[in-house]
Amino acid sequence: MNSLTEENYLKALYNIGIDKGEVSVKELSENLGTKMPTVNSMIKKLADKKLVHYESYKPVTLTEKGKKEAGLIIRKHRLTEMFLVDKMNIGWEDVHDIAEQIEHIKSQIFFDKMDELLDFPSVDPHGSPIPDKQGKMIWKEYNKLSDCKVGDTVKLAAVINTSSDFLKYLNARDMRLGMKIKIKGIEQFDKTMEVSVGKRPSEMLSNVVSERLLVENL
Amino acid sequence: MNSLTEENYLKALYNIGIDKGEVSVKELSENLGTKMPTVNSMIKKLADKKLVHYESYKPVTLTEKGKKEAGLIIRKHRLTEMFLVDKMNIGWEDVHDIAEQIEHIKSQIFFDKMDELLDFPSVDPHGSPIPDKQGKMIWKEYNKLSDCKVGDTVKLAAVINTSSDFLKYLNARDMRLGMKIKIKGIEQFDKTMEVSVGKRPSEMLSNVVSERLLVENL
DNA sequence: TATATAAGTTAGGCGTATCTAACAAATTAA
DNA sequence: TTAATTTGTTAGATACGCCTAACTTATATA
Repeated sequence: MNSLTEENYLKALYNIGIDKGEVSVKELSENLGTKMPTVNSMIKKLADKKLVHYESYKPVTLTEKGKKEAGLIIRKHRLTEMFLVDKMNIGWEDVHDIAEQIEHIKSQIFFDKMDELLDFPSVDPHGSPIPDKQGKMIWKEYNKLSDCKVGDTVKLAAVINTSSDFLKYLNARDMRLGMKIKIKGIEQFDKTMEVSVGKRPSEMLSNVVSERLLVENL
Repeated sequence: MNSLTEENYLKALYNIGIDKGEVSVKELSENLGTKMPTVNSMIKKLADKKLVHYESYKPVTLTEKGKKEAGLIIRKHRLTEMFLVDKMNIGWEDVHDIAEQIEHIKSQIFFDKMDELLDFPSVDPHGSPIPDKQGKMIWKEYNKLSDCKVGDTVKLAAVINTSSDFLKYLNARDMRLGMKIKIKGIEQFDKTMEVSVGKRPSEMLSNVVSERLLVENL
């Protein structure tokens, strides 16, 4: 069994390494808010447990075993987020911190019940995929809204960078997953987009925002 | 803020000392499964934090502050148990271990939502009172079934010693809180009771069982 | 390519929560 | 009331997860 700390390292390794596959000690250190020497020694411990591949002065990669365990923790995290939003009416901007704690609960039955009550969801409230019971996670083919062209009509599928502040920004503008977005114009200079969201006529989205929104083509 | 370990000590002190008011190092040690020297040093720490009254070689008592904090942890525990049973359909024999973990979650909103969704319950699934938001807990005037006389008709109000095995025993006999129990006879030798539960005609309950059942007079 | 900078590592220390072994006080029994 | 037993305490060690300071390797730059 892994400690709470080990679980957090695995999760961070999975999340940070999602694209490149490898993670530097520096990145991990910054992501966890833990100093490099601490991270260094923890990585050795994870390597002893065959959860990561590690060689001195090289970036770390998760082993298959590590990937699976990380995936299962993320599964519990996202299942929990979905439960908190759907079954407990907690705002999507508040669920991350709670799920961060509940994901470490040791109880098969608890998470199985959540899964069942939610009717086996495949995504969390922010549109991120929920890994399956084998810890396998598959991202659908989404595009950033910022990469879309004028005239495109898309559906808001997920949000990147699920900081509470960003989600509150979206709440204030009544923007939710599943909404249709029409791109009416793009200002070349700063990439501000003029869009029509749902049935509303027109509003402006800065590039900072449009880069954080993942959309699905319609 | 108290650590998870400190919270467990407070909770144990509250639960063990419920009648006598004071708790010996030995009792605490056995209850927590932690050796006496460890308990001894932890008590000193709690005393420094003004959570317990402590003098060498004397039993420990909770301060008002300690009582309140313990009460609030027990509140979270019991609210959680109720939520797990009522809203997640988890059996009452399984909820204790899960609640034991969830009670340490740091999130006001999470427990407030539970409370609200449960419509502000006053007892947990085992009939134990849920402390209020000030950590105050009041036990109703229940009697042990074993103290009742032949001819009494009572209602099953709570179970003492909520071990999973005992609860499974009750499940197997379809005995639930709220059921009416008529005492039809008591065998003097071993205090075995002949009772009628609900609409069922007659069954036997050993003293071991009847001592663990709290009832309310009708 | 030599050197300055960034990233990674080692050594040694700290606080928490735990333990065992040894000793002291309090309680019980002879 | 003395001795035996039980309970409580002190001392010293361990594992974990964290830190700073100092050093090493790798990378970037002049």
